[in-house]
This record gives sequence, C-alpha cells and structure tokens, in this order.
Amino acid sequence: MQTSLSPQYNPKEIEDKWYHFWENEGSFHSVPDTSKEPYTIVIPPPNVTGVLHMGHALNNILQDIVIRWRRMQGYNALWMPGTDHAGIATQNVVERELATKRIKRDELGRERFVEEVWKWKHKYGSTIIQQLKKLGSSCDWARERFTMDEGLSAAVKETFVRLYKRGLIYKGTYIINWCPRCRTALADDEVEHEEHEGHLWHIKYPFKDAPHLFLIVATTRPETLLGDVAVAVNPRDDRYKDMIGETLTLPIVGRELPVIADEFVDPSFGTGAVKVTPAHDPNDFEMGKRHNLTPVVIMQENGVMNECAGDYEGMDRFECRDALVEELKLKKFIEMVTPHQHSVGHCYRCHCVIEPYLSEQWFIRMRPLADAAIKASQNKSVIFFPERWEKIYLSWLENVRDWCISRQIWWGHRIPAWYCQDCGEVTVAGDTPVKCSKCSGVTLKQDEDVLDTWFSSALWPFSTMGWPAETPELRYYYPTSTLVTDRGIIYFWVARMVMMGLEIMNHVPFTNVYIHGTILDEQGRKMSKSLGNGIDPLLMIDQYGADALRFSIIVLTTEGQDIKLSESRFEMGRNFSNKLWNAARFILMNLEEEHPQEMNIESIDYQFEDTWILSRLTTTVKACTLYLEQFKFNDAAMKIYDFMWHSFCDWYLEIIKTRLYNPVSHKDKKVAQTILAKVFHQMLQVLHPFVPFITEELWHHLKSTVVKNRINIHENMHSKCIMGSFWPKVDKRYEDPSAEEIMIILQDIIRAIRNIRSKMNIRDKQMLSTVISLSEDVKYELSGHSDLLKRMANIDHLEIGVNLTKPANAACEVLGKIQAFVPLTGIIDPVTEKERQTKHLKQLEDHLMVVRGKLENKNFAVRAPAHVVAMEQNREKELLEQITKVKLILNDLG
RNA sequence: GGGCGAUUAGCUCAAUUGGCUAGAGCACUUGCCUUACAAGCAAGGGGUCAUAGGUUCGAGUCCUAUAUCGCCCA
Repeated sequence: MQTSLSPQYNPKEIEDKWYHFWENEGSFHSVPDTSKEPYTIVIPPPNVTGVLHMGHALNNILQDIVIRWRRMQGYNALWMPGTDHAGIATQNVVERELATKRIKRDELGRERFVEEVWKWKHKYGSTIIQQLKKLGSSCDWARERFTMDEGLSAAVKETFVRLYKRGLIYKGTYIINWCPRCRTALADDEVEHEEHEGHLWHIKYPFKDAPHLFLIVATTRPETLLGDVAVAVNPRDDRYKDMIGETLTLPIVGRELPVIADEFVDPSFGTGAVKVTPAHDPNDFEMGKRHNLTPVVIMQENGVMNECAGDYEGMDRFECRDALVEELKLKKFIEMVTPHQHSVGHCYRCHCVIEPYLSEQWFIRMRPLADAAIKASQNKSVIFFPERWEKIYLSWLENVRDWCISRQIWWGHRIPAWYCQDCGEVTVAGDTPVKCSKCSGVTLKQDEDVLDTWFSSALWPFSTMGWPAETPELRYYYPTSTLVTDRGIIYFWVARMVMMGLEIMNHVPFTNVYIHGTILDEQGRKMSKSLGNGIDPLLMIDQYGADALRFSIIVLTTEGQDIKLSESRFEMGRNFSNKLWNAARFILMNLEEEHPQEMNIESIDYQFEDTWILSRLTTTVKACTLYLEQFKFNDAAMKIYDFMWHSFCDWYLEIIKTRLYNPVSHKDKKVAQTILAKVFHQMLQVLHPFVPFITEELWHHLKSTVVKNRINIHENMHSKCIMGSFWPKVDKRYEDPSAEEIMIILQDIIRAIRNIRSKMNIRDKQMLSTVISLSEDVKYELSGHSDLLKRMANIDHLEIGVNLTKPANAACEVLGKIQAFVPLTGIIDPVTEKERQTKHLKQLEDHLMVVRGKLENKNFAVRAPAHVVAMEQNREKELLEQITKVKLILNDLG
C-alpha cells in the first residue's frame, strides 16, 4: 500500500499545471463542425479596467459549469470570451493616471490621448483575463475579442449605418442626462436615483402689474430659476384660474414670465404653481415645446454657470444654489423653506449629481425595437431563469424612451457621421466619405462624439462571431444557447442584445437567460471598494484553492437569490476537496496489487453493498443531470456532495474495508476494487464541471492505477483528460430501489446499536452481542446482511429471527417492525435505559396524536385521496405496535 | 408612489409546487489521534416555519392584510 498523494490536499501543487495542460491540448478550442451540435455561451465581457471580484467569480463559475458539462455531453461547446472597452470608466482611469503626471487630456489632444488609452489597455487590459483563468474558466481564448477590435468596430459602424438608413437613428436637441464631471451625456438607465434629504424652497414671483402681489412657486433646485421662462399651473386649479395669462417678474433676473396653463402640473405638489425651465428639466422641456417657449441654457458643460446666469456666471452649480438662495432671502423673495425628500440622479460611473441638460445628441428610436424584443420573450424565443425576471425585462421595454447613444468622450467608437463644411449636410457611412453626398464638397468633418459602450455590447453575440462578415462561426454558433448574467444588467445589456439580435440578425441572440443573484457581504450589503467589505476571490483561491471557491459559491447559490458571503464559507469547499482527495488516497492505495491479474467480473459476483452503491450512483447522476438542465446548480452540487460524503465515503468505503484488507477470496477483493474504481470514476466525472482541477488530477491517478493493476472497470478512459471524457449515462440496469431501501434499514439498525454504545459508555472496540427480532409481516430479508451488520456495528454474536425474545439485561431499540436487543449484563445502566425508552415512547405517542387527529376528522376519510388515508391508517397501526413494544420494554425495566 | 424579493434551528440557506415526524452546511454537546481524511470519525441536542385572518380533509407551501429588511423603477 503506497500512494504519491499527500494526506492533505494542496491545490497550489496542481491547479496551474492542469490549466496549462488544457490550454496546450486546445481543450477549450471549438471549431464549427456541422456533424456536431453546438452549444454556445458568450461571456458578459468584463470591463477592460476590471479586476476580478466575487460577482465575476460567481458569473464565470456558473458559465464554466454549464460549458464543461455540455462539452462532456458531446456538444461542440464554445465559450466565447473577451473584454469591453468601457468608454467612460476606462477614460476616467487613464485620465486619473495622467493626472498623477500633471497631464490633462485637453492638453494632449484627442489623438494622443486615445493612444495613451491603447497603451494602458495593452499594459493592463489582460489582468482580468488572467484572473478568469485562475478560476478555471474554459473559455476559447484563441477567439478572445475586445469591443474596440477592428472587426467589432466594423460591426458597430455597419449597425449604425443600417439603423440610420432604416430611420431608427436620429439626431436632435433634447433634454438628456448630463454628467458635469465626465462631461458627457448618459442614457436614462445610466442614472442611479437616490433618495436625498433636500429642501423645498417656496419662492415669491411678483406680478408685473402689481409688484406687491406674488405667485408662490415651489422648487427643489432654486438655481435653475435663472433659466425660467414661464410659470405653469393646472388649468383646473381654481386657485390660479384667474391668473392664467398674467405676467410675472422673475426675481433677481427681472425677466418677464407668462403664467401658462398645462395639464401636466400636479396641483397637489408644493403650491400647485411650478417654474418652467425647459433647458434644465425634462418635463419643463416638453411643456416649453407645447407652449412655444424658448429655453434658456444657464450652465456650461462642466456644471459652471454661464453668461445667462448674470452675476452668477463662473460659479459652480451648487455654490450658485447657496448664493442665489442667500440673495433671495435678503431680498425677501423666500416665502418659506420646508424639508423635502426627493430622488436625485447620480452618474453610475463617477457618482456625481446628474444635470438634466438641453443638448444635441444622437438617439435610437426604441419603440419598434422594443416591441420586437417584447414579442420574443412572450413567444418564449427567449426564456428567463428564474422566470420572474421576464417581468422586469418586459416592464423596461414597455416603458423605454429613446436611447441617447452619443457620448462626449474620446475613448470609444466614433460616430460614423460627417458634416459638410460647405452645405451642412450629414453623411452617415461605414467608410470615411471623400465628398459630401449632397453638394460634393470635400471639406468633411467627422462627428466628435463616440457611441455609448452598450451600443457595441449589444452586438456582442454576433460581432464576436465575425459579423458583418458571413463567417462559418456566425452560421454555426449563432444564435447562442445560454446567457448567464447578473440581474443588474437586464436593461443595459440583455434587452439591448435581444433588440439588436432581432433587428440585425433577424433572430434572438440566445434562448436561455440565466439570471443569478448578487454577492453581498455578511451583513447583506453590496461589496464595494468604498466600504472595503469586498472579498478578493484571488486571495480565496490562494488560501483555499479554486475548486473550494467554486464549490462553496455554487452550494450557496440558491436559485435567483442574493448570496451573503463571508470568508469562513470557503472552508466548506476546502473540506469537501480534502475529503475527495482522501477518498482518492484510500482508493488508490487499495487498488495496488502485487500480482495484477485481469478478472472477468459478472454482476452475479456483486455483494449487496456493490449493487447498493451502483444504484445510489445512478440515482445521483440522474438527479445531477436533471438539475443542471434546469439551471439548478446548487441542487446538483448538493446531490453529488451528499453522495460522495454520506454514501460513498461514510458507508461504502467503510463496508468494503474488510473485503480489501482480509478478503474471503481473491475474486471478491477484485470485485470490490472494480466497483470502487468504477463508482469513483463516474463520481469524478459528475464532479468535474464543479471542481475541475482536483478531478483532473485524481482522474489521471485513477487511470494509471487501474491500468497498472489490470482492473477492468468497463468505463471509457481513453480520453486524454477527464475534461475531454463523456458525461456518465444513466444505466438503468444499476437502478435498484429495494437495495436502497434495505440499506436505509441496515443503517438505522447500525446507528441504533452505536447509539446504545454511546449512551451506555461502551467503547467502539468492544465487541457486542445483538439479537434482531422482526415482526412476522416484515417484508425484508435481513439475515443475508448479518456480515455487514456485524462489521459496521462491531458485533461478534448476531442472531436474526422472527419474534425472538428479549435477552435479559438488554438495551433495546424499537425501529418500526424491527427490534434490536443488545444484552449488556453488568454494563447496562437501567436509569439511562429507562430514560431512553421513555423519551422514545413520548415521541411515538406524540406522533400517534397527530395521526389520530387526522383520522378522527370525518372529512379526512371522505375527501382526502384514498392512498393518503390508507397511509395514515397504516401508520396508526405501526405506531400502536411500536408503542406496545416500548411499553413492554419499560415494564421489564420495572 | 409602483413593482419584485425575503422573513424557517444560534448563523447561512433548502423543502421536488398542498400530503410520512420540516432538511443541510457551519456553530453547539458527548466520545474517539480506529491504518484515507482531526480540514476527520461516531452518537446527539436544537425549529409555535415573521404576525393576524382566510381557503382546505390537510398550509412552511395558496389567498388577504400587517410588520420588518433588501433590491429595482418613477
């Protein structure tokens, strides 16, 4: 007996080795092959600035499980990897880096700045890719893409041109969300709303013709007063009916403002009269259009007040608010100030307060695209797991407004629109035009703006496959099979991919969308840099191993729920890895033979425990496969955990020890070895998608040991690695429900005897005599299992029979129709025994009460299904029998 | 304000869609360095399923309120 395996599993020794092996073998690579069915996943491309966090870890572990499992099932599995250029985020990172060298991007100029970003990308852009590899991600790295690649950029241009030509892209002046720090427009969903404790300022607007009278207007943003062009009231509001059409004087500025009537005004808000600032509020903008008001822009792009702000020119917007309020107070224009809770938009990238801002931008007309995407989920072309997320997806699509796609930054796909400097005509084209399409002028200037990053992300499922070129990949892998992503980007990404897939490819980009929860800290807070409550997955891999990280995370991931995580949780995965490792040690030691000899093993040679473990294995493989098909990862993981630990290790390995150590025959030992190796092999395969590294390592040990010792396990071990082997098929011949039932009874008996030992303080090593008495109607044949019982309960004399009498001074256990008696003359403690029996009697009687409660209800017999009634009746009978037996035992004890 | 989710053992979560005495991991108690594993083994203890009504022969599960927490949208 010898093994090269250490007594403790050390993941560091093997993980990198196997990852390199897989990469060198090209195990992750997939090429189109029409003779096989594809299974495709595109990765949610992490930001190129990203550093692996627990959210990435969860997301990629799930994808890796799916893709490894499907690959083993024989699908031509492709997991398409890549990164996202993350326009604003990356630009911010590089700007910050330049700032440390006291360089501003405006000083560098556009071209040189973009060069700097590329340099940064080449230097740091693969960080997260390397980290994904540490997790074991089996992505096809040869196909890695980046959203700013030439090919993907071509896809962006082509899409823009098509949508423009179809009238789905337009340019116009509207109120958009403006981030004064990033100095760019944002889409509606890039704004995060937060409840803020603010104020409601009630400001007096004097009537022009009667300056001592005022109309009082309430606002949360007093500084925008400088851009007011009217005051609006609801036409049905009696308080203000007579004032419609009057003229007011704007405090401080002195501008004349008409009082207008508009249904939009909510009479119950504030005073019922609202200031109208069309250049700085989306609702006011609409109102301004309805009433032909000219907007007044009062702010520069960086949030500093402009020349229209009069004395406040050059002042920051928040300073301006304070200063203006002071002046209003001083000049007695403030009626009152009340505390007011309201929601304030923040930039999702830099968290600065968003300014609604009037500017000219490019938009995508969403209605037709959204309607198609709605249909796609309604007709189940796209299926959400768990399905409740479909509602979230639909509600966004139903209420979506046009998508502002232009960004005033430099890092990204520049909008393919050129303006003729002679006639002003806009030419939209994939290739740089040489002359104006209208006047043939040659002085053309390209639009300065770039596209929203999500524009290119929306094309990801087909741009990565080579579109707009007609590639074999595109034909073979598109549409993809499954998308795995966080609930946080259903709008940003999932919905937009569906829209673009339908519009450009005429087909949804994926069938299944699996939405997983968010990783939270122990207290249920989101992990964030600012809170410093993040758990670094790489550190966890270092401490516990990648497999431990993977397994722990998966066990915690219950369908669609958020996951509260603390470091100690990874111990579970580590313990699991170690248990598996040691099971392997035991097995490998015990497969070694001095004189290996191949033997023909027939099922007739199997012992009971062999048929039992094969049946348990089969049940487990079946359940795991079913759960994976339903994306129930943690159920699948728990099933295989339970099998490995509590069936295979706790029972099977223990039962067969004597067959290995002191075999009754050479053949019987060989049978045990064969079943041992066979079950272990399939168990490793089922575990592989969850814990790829350790299973790969152990599989190779098993393979060489089995070959060397000429053990024929009738399993295909010809592949180069377990990763390339086939997912076990359910073999119906091994299913044996009655073996599983009998084993449960044997386990109960063994546990009962061990319990007696424990309660009576009898050492495990001390042999005991036992009498097992069965009722006449017991349907199981137990005498054939006496060896197993003796071994597992440490019994030297065992008698099994029908209605045997209780020996003197015996501790007893009533187990349904079975009684176990352990004679303990001189050892038995009558007080302890009496306590045990009394406690058991109480349990039985309590249960009987519940059962009788049901049976005594007349309606139960009438309305409950017959089999349920029969079951309860039978239970009553059994309980009564058991109670009688326990009472007899108690009488006997005196 | 609208929507969604959660509330089950000390902690973190399950419970096959309404039917055996509600399960697991961690933690806890007791005994074990038994030759694969002390990151382990064996045996235990621990739950008025948030609250209040309702439907039902039967509710952790379905319905209606309420409370607390979280997320999303406006």
